[in-house]
Amino acid sequence: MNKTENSDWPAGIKRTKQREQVFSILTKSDGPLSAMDICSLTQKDGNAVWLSTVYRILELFTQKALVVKTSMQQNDMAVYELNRHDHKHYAVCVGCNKIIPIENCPIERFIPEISDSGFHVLGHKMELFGYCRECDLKHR
Amino acid sequence: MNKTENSDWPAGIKRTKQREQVFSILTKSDGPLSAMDICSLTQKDGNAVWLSTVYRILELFTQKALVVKTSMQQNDMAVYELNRHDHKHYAVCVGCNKIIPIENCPIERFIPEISDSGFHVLGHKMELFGYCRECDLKHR
DNA sequence: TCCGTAGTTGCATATGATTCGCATTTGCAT
DNA sequence: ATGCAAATGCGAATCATATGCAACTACGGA
Repeated sequence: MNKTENSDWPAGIKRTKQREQVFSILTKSDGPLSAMDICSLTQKDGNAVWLSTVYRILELFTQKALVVKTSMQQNDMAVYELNRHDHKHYAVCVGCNKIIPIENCPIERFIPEISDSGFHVLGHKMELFGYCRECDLKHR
Repeated sequence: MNKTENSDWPAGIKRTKQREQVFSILTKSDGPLSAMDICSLTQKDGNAVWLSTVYRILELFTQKALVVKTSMQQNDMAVYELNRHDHKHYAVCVGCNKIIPIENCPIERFIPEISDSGFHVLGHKMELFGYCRECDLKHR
C-alpha cells in the first residue's frame, strides 16, 4: 500500500484496497499461504479483509495466472503463492504426510508435447510421492 | 471378485468384499475416478459400498502407495487412480479450466535431489498451467 | 471536482466433499 | 468352529469454499 507496491501493480486488474493487501501479503511471503492465513494477516494489519473476499481475490489472481493454487496431498486446504520463476517442488511421504523440498527441477528444460499446440504455458506444478526414510524403514 | 482378480491382490492389505470391489473398479477404469464415482459404480454392481467406506478404503490404498490421489485445479473433488507406470500428465487452462493431456513426461529420467536422501520415490504428479489457444487469443 | 455506474466487498448463509462415532458384522488366526 | 481385532453401514458432524444480496467504492466522463 505504499508507492513501491503501487508501481508494481499487475496490469488488467482493477485496484482496490483489499486486492492491494492480498497482493502485498503474497509478495512478502516466502512460502505458500492458505486463504485463511491471508485473512488472518489482514486482521493483524488493522484493516481486515473478509474471508470470502479473500477467496474471490485469489480466484481472480489465479485466473490471471498471477498466483498458483495448489492443494497438497491429504491436506484439505488449498494454498496460494505468487507465480514466481524462482520456485520449489516437493516430495510428499504417503505414510506420514511429511513434506520434503526437492532441490532441482526437471521441467525447466522440458518441452512438452501438448495436443493443443496453441497452449501458452505459464508455469507448472510437480510433486513426487513415496515413503520418507523413516516410514520406509517401517516397511509399510 | 473372480479368481483372476484375487490372484492380483496386493500384499499387506486385508481382503474384504468392499476392498475387492473398489480395487476391481480402479483396475478396470482407464481414467481417474472420484470417491462418489466409485460408490455409484458399486451400486450398479448390485452390491453397494457405502460412501464413507469408499473414502476409508481409498485412504488406505493411498497410504500403501497403491493409488494416487489428485485434486485438479478448481475442482473441489479429489480423484483417485491406480499408481501405474503407464501414466499421463495434464495441462490445465487457468482461463476456462479445460484439461489437455501432455504426451511426453519429463520426470521419467529425472534424478531428484531430495534433502531426505532415504526418500523412496514411488511415483509423481505433474501439471502445467497457462492459457489454452482459445483463452490466449482473448488475451486474458 | 463531482456524479453515475459497473464492479467489488461485507456479511450471513448455503453447499457439498470428506470425516467421525458407534453399533454391528466380517475376515482370519488359533 | 470360535473369538477377537479390524472393517463396515449408517447417520450426523465438520469445515473449506461458494453464493446471494444490499451497501460501498473506484474510476471515467461531464
